[in-house]
Amino acid sequence: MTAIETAPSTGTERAEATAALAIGEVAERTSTTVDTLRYYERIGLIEVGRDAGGRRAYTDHDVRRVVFLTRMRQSEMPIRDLQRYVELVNEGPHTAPERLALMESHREAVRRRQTELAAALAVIDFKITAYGGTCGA
Amino acid sequence: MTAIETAPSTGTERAEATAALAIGEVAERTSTTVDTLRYYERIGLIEVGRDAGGRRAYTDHDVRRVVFLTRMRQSEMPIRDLQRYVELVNEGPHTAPERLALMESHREAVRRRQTELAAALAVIDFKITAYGGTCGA
DNA sequence: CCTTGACCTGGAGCGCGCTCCAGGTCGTAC
DNA sequence: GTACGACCTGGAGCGCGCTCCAGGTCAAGG
Repeated sequence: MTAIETAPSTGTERAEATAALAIGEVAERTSTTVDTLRYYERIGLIEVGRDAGGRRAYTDHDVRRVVFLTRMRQSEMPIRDLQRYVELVNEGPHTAPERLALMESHREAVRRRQTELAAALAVIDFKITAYGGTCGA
Repeated sequence: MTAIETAPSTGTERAEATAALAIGEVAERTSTTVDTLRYYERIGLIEVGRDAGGRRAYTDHDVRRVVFLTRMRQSEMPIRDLQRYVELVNEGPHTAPERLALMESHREAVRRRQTELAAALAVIDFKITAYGGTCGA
């Protein structure tokens, strides 16, 4: 139960597009859960086609989007922003500037986060090395 | 309304211990909110003394703990763990090993987080530089 | 004396991002 | 034929970490 045929494979498509994947497969490969994947679809972060039996069939493209989404989530981009971003993508190429702006602003957020983490790490390291315990400085 | 006198200041304490602070002051200095500070107290992350009027009077020591707490929160240490940590501190010096372990494990978590962020940042940078948009790779 | 504003308490409410559930359909394996 | 496991839908529930609210006290300023 690995791959699903979405469309009748003629056998000789150009540059084998690797058969579509079932939701379970995608969840496993992207370290998410089927629940999360269905949730992302529900809230419009991705649209996935169905096979003959009505089951989700993730194309390569879909999987790449899932990977993108999970990366953005891992870096704490709010789902709202991701929805906005996807909306812009759907609206066409003329929204590229706004998308770019969104990404740039997210980049800044990530950098700030990194700085915070570095600061916290310093405190943690101090606690660990100069170990007297307690919660003060 | 800046500083509060907690105990009758004899005028010549040793090495001026800086007067206790009101909750609003602490919130401002630590970039938190009074609500959060009260919440932390409620859930046992800190115990703060009161002045004659029944108001919280944060000592230097208390403020340092608040700083510590906020740093740990910024680095995503779960409140549960922070509660455990404080509990260990209260139990005395013999719990130092467990505290150390807690901190070490948190350090690892932070490092993992940093790695994730770096990976996400790479994706973001790619999106920004090679800008064609879309949500796939 | 009265107003104002910072503080107090106990408890309810909320936004986020999932996560779980009930009840049902498929399709292969025995 | 039937049992199983992976999938489907719509909707409810949940854990976290605050955040807000009502109703009240208190101290200083005009």
